[in-house]
Amino acid sequence: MTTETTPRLRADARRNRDRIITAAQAVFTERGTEVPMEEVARTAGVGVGTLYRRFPDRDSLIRAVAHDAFSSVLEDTRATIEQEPDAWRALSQILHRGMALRTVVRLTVLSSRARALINADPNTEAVNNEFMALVDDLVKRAQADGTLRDDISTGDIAVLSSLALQGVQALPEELRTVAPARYIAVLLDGLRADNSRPLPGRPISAQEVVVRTPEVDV
Amino acid sequence: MTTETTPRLRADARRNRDRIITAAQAVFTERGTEVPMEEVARTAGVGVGTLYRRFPDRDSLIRAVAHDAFSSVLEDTRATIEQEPDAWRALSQILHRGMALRTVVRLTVLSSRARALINADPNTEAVNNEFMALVDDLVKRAQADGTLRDDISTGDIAVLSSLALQGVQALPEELRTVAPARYIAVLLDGLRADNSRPLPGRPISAQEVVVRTPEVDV
Amino acid sequence: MTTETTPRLRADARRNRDRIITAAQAVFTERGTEVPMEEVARTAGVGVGTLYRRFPDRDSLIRAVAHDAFSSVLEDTRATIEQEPDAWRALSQILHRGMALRTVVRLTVLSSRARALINADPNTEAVNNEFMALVDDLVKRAQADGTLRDDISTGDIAVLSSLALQGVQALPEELRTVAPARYIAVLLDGLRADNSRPLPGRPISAQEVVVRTPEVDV
Amino acid sequence: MTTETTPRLRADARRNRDRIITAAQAVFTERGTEVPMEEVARTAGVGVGTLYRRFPDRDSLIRAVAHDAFSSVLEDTRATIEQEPDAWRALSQILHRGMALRTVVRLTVLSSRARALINADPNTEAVNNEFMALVDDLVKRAQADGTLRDDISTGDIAVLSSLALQGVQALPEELRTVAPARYIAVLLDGLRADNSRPLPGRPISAQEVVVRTPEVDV
DNA sequence: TATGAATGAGGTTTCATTCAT
DNA sequence: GATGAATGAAACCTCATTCAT
Repeated sequence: MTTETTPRLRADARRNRDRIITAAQAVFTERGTEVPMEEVARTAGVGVGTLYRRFPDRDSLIRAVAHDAFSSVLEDTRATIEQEPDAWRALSQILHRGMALRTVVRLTVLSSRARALINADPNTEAVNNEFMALVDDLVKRAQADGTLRDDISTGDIAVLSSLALQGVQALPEELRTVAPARYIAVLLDGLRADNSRPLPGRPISAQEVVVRTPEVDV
Repeated sequence: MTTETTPRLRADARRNRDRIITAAQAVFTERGTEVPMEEVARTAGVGVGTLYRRFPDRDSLIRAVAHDAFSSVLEDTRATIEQEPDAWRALSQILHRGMALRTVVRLTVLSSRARALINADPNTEAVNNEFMALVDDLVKRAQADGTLRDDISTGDIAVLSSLALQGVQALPEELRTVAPARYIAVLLDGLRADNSRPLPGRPISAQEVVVRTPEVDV
Repeated sequence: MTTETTPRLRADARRNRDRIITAAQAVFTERGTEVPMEEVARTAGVGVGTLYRRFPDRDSLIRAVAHDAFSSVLEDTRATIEQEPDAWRALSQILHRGMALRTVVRLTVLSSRARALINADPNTEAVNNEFMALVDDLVKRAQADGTLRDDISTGDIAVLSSLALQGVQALPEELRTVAPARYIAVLLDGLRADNSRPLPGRPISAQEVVVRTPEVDV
Repeated sequence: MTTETTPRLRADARRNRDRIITAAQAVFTERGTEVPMEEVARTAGVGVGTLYRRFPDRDSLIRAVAHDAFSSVLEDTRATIEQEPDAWRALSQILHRGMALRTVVRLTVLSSRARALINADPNTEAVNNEFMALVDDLVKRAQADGTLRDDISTGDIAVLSSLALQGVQALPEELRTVAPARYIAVLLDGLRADNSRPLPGRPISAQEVVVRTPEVDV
């Protein structure tokens, strides 16, 4: 849990807030952003009343979960870049990294409600922009290195990796955890410069991957 | 619309039934399988009552839409295979083909409710099995030809192409229609035999891509 | 079926009308006056459309069934009185008589909707009044004979026999048909002059057994 | 209201629960078990939501009302037996007693839905069995005393008194409250040993008065 | 402050009645 | 005339949110 929230809270209140976010993250990732609030509360081990005292409505909870996940992804990414000078390898490591990115993906790809909220939330937007900027830089460096294909851009990679990382419930339990790594690997093979046939369409930049219209959840 | 339904329906009833399925397909693909039935009815231009007369509950409507889409995909696939002797090219064409496959994907990847229903419906299962068998055959032929990488199997391809074909609402309108072709192309590059790096995990067969546990919709 | 309905109908129309009344009588007696119209139609072997052409709404069907049953009861009663000079025995025979009386009872005791309609229908009212007058006469003669207790009147007997004749579904199938005769017998023993203790309340006349306020069905 | 429900409920919840049961009892007795839930809620002075929180569906409400009424009848019966050593007089008093027995009757005689639920509910069954056992004992004692006719059994008495106690809406308001006492009196006269004529059929035991087949409400 | 109860709006489904074939 | 399809009002039930304890 990345903790840069509102001012000062009594220790137990603080604890409740964290339990709720953790629970909501799990439940949202597992069952989508439309689960009954009662269920989030139950999972967190608190009453609905407490949930609503902390987060006045569903949207504000989604926002908090999103901000938390995005922040943690950003932190990870910074650390990776610092330690891995090779752009392709850094990119590859970031995509192969885990849980928080998965949550971000769930919220971004699968819930248009979450997307709309994220886009409207300056805090999270800022975090996301910084993350995208870092990836954008890697992308350009990798293309300059001749390791990443040229006819692709950061937005494409964001979307593609989101898709690959998406939980696939159609797979049997035991394969579900390995699958993302496997599909990221196929994707990376498809992204290599030395294996590429020309693509239809045009590169999609980081800025183009957003939502403009409020849509309804899947 | 693939039309092999129950005996004979009065002309007007038949017409309404078709309008409902078409509308439901569009609405489900656009907004998921949980949209208000009222909305499906409105989109089809009929009253709720009519909708319920034809499809006694949501599940039965989902089943009908699924069966219809699966059947149409199967038809397309047969035609393609007949006309294209090269396995890799046939596979590539099938994945680049369209709308019905997109619907199938939406229902299969995004709605666990739909998945559960499809798996429990012998009719649709049969159609799906035949489709999978055809693809499986192409996969093996392409691997024998040395065009498709060896460390992958039909189940993987089903999942990966499902992901690539999934509607991505995070993209701006104008790119949304091209994107799938673009991502299928990247995927195909990642699937080529030449220049591939070993994958983690193990190939996933066609039979493994199903649902076992009833789950909730996203 | 007592047939003194509207003027002239084509033979098949006439036949349909009769089938509907017969079916409705059975279904109303079995399952109450609130059964789906569709079910009445199905039982009669006609479409709902036909049902509605004959009887523009549920009320008009109830009215027709009621009139039919009342008429048939009246006929029976006349016949009995003509053949049995002893008042007590005539009364006893009438109460032990069957089916049509049972229907009347069902409609009268169990469905306040039917009751309201019957009371508002001059035709049926007339038939009912004539029937009640005949019974009233028997009651008075039996009391004059010293066979029927004095502290009771026609209204009481109507209600009591209605109750005893009411179908009792709580009984096992095989007993259901005998039960009414058995309970009418107990009732008659309770009504005998030579076995009576004074009753609370006061005699209820034939005229007092009606409905004034429209009420809802049980 | 007999109050032996689940653990401890918050005071306000407890209060509401009671109001709902009371209201439901009145409304069910007045208008049958199929009244709109909305109406039960309105009568109880709560929202539908509250009603559904307490009783997840109509059946569970019917069960609760039934259990409550049966329990209260049982209590009354025990008290009466304790204070009145003469079997005939005890029986007579029990039948002349009141309201709760009336509710039980309404549920038992008029609603096959209620009957089915009661029969499937071990709790209420137990209460009912104990009540029936007490009555059975009285019946046998009264027959041994020579006060109650011999060709009758507990089941018959249950059915007959149910019928007599049934609300008769066909009576004018002012008579409706006295009527049951009056009809129970006639019934008792019919049940006396002296002066009875042989009955058709055979005695029906307590065990035979149940429901086997699920049936539809009147 | 935390809790869980109460509320009522909104989605689902049934069925009386109307109307096209 | 007969049929069965279409309609929509009304009943059912769930859950987001508010509020008493």
